[in-house]
Amino acid sequence: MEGNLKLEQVGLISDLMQGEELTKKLHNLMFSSSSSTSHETKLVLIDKILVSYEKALKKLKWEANMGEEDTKITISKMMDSPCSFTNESPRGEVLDQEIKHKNVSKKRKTMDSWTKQMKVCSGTVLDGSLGDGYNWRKYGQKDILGAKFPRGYYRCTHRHAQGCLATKQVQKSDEESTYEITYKGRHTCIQASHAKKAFPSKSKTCMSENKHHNHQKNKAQEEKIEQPHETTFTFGPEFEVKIDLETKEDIFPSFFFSSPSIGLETMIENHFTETFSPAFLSPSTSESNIFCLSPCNFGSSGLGLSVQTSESDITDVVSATTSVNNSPIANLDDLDLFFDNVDFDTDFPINTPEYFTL
DNA sequence: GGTATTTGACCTAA
DNA sequence: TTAGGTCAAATACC
Repeated sequence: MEGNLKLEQVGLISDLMQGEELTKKLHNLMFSSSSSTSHETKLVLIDKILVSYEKALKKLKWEANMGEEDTKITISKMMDSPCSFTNESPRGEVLDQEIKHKNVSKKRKTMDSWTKQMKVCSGTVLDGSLGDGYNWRKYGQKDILGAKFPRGYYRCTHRHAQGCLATKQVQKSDEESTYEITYKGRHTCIQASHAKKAFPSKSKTCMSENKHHNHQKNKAQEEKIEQPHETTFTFGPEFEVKIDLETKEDIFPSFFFSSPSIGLETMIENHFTETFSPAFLSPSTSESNIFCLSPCNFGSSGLGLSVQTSESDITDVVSATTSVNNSPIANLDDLDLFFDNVDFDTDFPINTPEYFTL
């Protein structure tokens, strides 16, 4: 048994080292002066990297099922991480049980939580209700040791009415335009306004703006994940995928489009990490990790990426994601709202900042 | 008057 | 013991 474990560990290290090596190769290709390297070559390298990590993760998963109890818990957290590259169901029942166990633990650090960082345009303020379509009530604020700004504590407005235990913490980072938002727990409430807030129409936006007298609440926001511990895959000069390696519950890798004119990053962030998360994408469901936007789906036309995302493509992915979701509000009605607001056949609203105005 | 926010006190995990 | 998280009374806002 122990011998087998060591063999597995050797293989694991080998796979990880291979992944590292391939990543270095890719990095060199990306930044070498030679422009002869084809896009396909880079994609092949990326595929190899993903395969290496997938193999490593499978081995970890095997160890998790065979190992000691503590090991299982540790691994279950790892498998719950978005850094899982596997497209298959990444966790078995045992691991799910471990996660449930984790969630009921009274220990703070084992709470079901996931973090995202948001970069906000100048003047934008994230209050309790803005940003993710849920209604939040602030219940506390605390000065955090070493942090320049206090941390705000929010809980779901429907905590008492519907017993929703979702909370979030908003920490403004030292870098003034960045907020780190940590979600804890999942929404069990039904928020009628959720989808519309997540995809506000312009008229809705205006109504919202009129409602809030505080000028700070009336500004557009732009999101950008800047995870502190992340793997970044760069698919050319304008396209990066950043995957948080530390935050155990973050749902999706972030897709970065460096072109300043493109708001697609915001689009994806808003629509896939906010509309469908955190409640829709239950972090404890294995399929949450399935969501993969292959770079191939973003048909590249030179430097200018055109979004080839078809409704059917996304429907397939999202339906797979939500079909096993435990969240009571994970229903296709929200997806309908999503698609109602996105015209995939005509202009993708990447150049309409108002679309993202909250 | 109802609802949301602020803030000091209290609780508890580490 | 301490820092992070929550409670709840006071206050503000609509």
